Amino acid sequence: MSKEEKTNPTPSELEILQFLWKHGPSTVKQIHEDLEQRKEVRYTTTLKTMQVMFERGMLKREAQGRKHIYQAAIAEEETQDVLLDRFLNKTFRGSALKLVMRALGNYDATQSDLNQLKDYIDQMEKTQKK
Amino acid sequence: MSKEEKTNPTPSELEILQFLWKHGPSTVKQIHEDLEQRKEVRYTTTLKTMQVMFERGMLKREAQGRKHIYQAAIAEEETQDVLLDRFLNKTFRGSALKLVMRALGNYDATQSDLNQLKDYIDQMEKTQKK
DNA sequence: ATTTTATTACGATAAAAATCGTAATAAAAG
DNA sequence: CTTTTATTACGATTTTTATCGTAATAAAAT
Repeated sequence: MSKEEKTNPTPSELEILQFLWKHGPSTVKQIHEDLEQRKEVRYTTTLKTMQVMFERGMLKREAQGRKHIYQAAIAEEETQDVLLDRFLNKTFRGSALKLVMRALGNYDATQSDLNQLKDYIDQMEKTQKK
Repeated sequence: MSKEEKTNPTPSELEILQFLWKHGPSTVKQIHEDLEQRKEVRYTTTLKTMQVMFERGMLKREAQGRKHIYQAAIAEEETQDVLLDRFLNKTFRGSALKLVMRALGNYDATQSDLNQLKDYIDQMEKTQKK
């Protein structure tokens, strides 16, 4: 399966990926128990979604007794990059600067955040000049 | 209709909104001619989508002879904010700083971009301190 | 006045995503 | 060994989104 397809999770799929990225290899049960807290959904729904994701190559799995232990087949960073690119183009017409400033403005960054960011910018400038 | 629903455009709907935000009040034909360049789609599909959006209160319209002149019922900024918030939570687990740094890193910002950004940060710091 | 064209209205279908129930069965408990 | 429980498999259904064709008709062109 192509990378483009792998990194095109639906909203429901992304929720599952988020859990796996955060907690590492997990069973359907573990994931379901997490989802359940946030929305009403049956076990078999979660299971089915994960089975489909497995078939599509989005998840890997390994049998442990009867159970399956699932893990994400794609890295969080890679997926974020693809989704970010898509989001940027669709929602901010490709202007990264606009997106960045809006994100900063909307979520009152702490001083520490701002410092980190300034360091990051300094570094970019240094690298760029060479 | 609730704001949450109004600002929940599907991908196809967002394309139409983008055009309207950029070009102002427009006819179905104008929008369709733009979409057509980027994807294969029939006129009636565009029309239908816009009719649905109108019914949902996402677009306003006004008759001009037989034609309808459509415009977005929601502001671009407002929609962007809602979508950004959703995206940030779903994809970056709510960390605006991570999103910002990734966006900067991925789309080699020009020196002018970086300057603008630094000014913006300075301003934030000033405002914050008071 | 008649024909052609542009435009909307409407319903139907298709495609994608999400949800669920039932059955099969291995593992665990008794 | 028998019963209960946990888990997967599978197919079906529902919901949402996207797409399209046909018909009606006003406006424009002839």
